[in-house]
Amino acid sequence: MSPSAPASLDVVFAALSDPTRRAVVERLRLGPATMTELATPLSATLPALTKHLAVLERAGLVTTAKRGRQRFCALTAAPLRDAAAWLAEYAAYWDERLDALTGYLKENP
Amino acid sequence: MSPSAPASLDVVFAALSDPTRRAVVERLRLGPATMTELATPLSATLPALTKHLAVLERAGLVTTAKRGRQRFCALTAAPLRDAAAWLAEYAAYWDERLDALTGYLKENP
DNA sequence: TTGATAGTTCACCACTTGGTGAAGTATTGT
DNA sequence: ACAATACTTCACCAAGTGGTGAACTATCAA
Repeated sequence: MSPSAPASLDVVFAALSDPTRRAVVERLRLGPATMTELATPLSATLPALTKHLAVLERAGLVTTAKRGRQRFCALTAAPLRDAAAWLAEYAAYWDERLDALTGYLKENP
Repeated sequence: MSPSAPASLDVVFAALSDPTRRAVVERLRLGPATMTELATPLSATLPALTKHLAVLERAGLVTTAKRGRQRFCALTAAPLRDAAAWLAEYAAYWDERLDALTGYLKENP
């Protein structure tokens, strides 16, 4: 698996479905951080965080680089743009029809 | 669980992480559909689709109503807007910094 | 060199997922 | 009444998830 390979929506959405991982992403908006810098405020253990980072990296959302004994983590651009684009289509759609079902059922008795 | 309760990002993203369920959502953009109308083009079995619909309903993405022996399914608005909003923040952020990590590591040798 | 620090890897656990086929329920058409 | 239709529910399975503690590796600092 190449580090910044285009990840599918499957793994991107799956990665974002975990609150700890979303917290990691939110933390990384402030700038790159090491594993312990990420783990401490989340009161997550390092083994657990290692797994979460693997998921985020597989999804292409996060890049990491080892510097000495520290591992720096930072956000990546592309995959989330795809996910956002996918959602944006539906957000636009829903702005128009808020209650498609009851409307449909009224029109088709 | 109330039918259109505001669902957390957890369940929304988890619901969208499955390709079959995203296909269901895409199909429902064309308008409401029954279970078999959803199942057939996806070549999914009805038991499997029943489970997927349960996930989509728990996430608040889809509403269903039973009419006789048919079950009509349609999209719902709110939860995906939250997910889209969450992602939009990051999309905007990533437009600015495409390679935060290498930038950071260069500035902090 | 010795010891602390930073992180990884391992085996293991309970739990959830997505799928199946078979059986069951309820509505509808003849 | 009977049979087909439209689903649902059930028990089950294989695979994956998130978490743990303990052991291991690698770097850095004294």
